[in-house]
Amino acid sequence: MHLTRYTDYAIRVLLYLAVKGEERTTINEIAQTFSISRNHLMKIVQELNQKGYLTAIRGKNGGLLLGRSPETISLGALVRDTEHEMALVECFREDNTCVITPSCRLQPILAEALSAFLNVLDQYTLAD
Amino acid sequence: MHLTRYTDYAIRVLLYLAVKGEERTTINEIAQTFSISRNHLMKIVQELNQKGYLTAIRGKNGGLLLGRSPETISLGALVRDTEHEMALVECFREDNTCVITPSCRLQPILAEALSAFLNVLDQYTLAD
DNA sequence: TCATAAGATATATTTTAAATACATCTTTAA
DNA sequence: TTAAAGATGTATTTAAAATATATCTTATGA
Repeated sequence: MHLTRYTDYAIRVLLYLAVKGEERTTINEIAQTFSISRNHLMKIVQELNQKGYLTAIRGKNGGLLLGRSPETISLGALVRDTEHEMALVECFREDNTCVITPSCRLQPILAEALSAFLNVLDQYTLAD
Repeated sequence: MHLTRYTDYAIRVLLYLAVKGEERTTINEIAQTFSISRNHLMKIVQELNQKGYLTAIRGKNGGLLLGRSPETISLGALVRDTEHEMALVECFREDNTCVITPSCRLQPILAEALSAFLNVLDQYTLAD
């Protein structure tokens, strides 16, 4: 059980920007700092930009800034937004073929567990 | 975020055996019922056997039986036993290279969330 | 006692999702 | 008007998981 690096990196990017404050940071700088793929990072930054977590400024002397204050960015929301596949097991998916699903009580139990996981993350923000 | 099919199947196998009660069930039967790879299933059954979740009887008229009563098999323990990679993100791993780990408060927060997830599962058994 | 039906084990291959790479386009400040 | 930044789309690579193949062991019943 794990989160993708996509989500891991998304959290790191925002943490990095939070520490930098008003100073603009380039994607290159972040990629180098964490030794990760610039292009992969770029996709993450784009999604974070689209979802308002950060502001991307194009052109010379451009760069990235945190979109809102760290106290308002909950880890739970961030994980929900960046971890695209949250189907814990097959029976959560649209194309589920498990034959015991109708009589199986597993799905609500796992959903409750997942909810508990995210609820903990909801209690923390980037500022932590 | 998801559990592997390995874990999913492990749960299904034990559920199936629980329903069957004293009746011996073959690996072939389970593989066919769930339309999954017989060989993959065999590995799962072997681990479940080694860990005492079920009893495998070799030879003609052999088969599988639940190793202990369903009420004593907690879903939390089962997931911990069958989901081999529980490192949510890189900084949980031995070979972690994330440069902000020393000052980063993420790891304990995620650990708390994971713990909350498993605690919910600990409250349920196969009998549910 | 031996043929057969069951599980056990080891290795190899395939599949899939994630990650990375490559190429090209757009924006903007100096 | 050029260079430095981000944006976008596609292709390739990687790694983990899943599946397949092959062979071995055990046990029972004819």
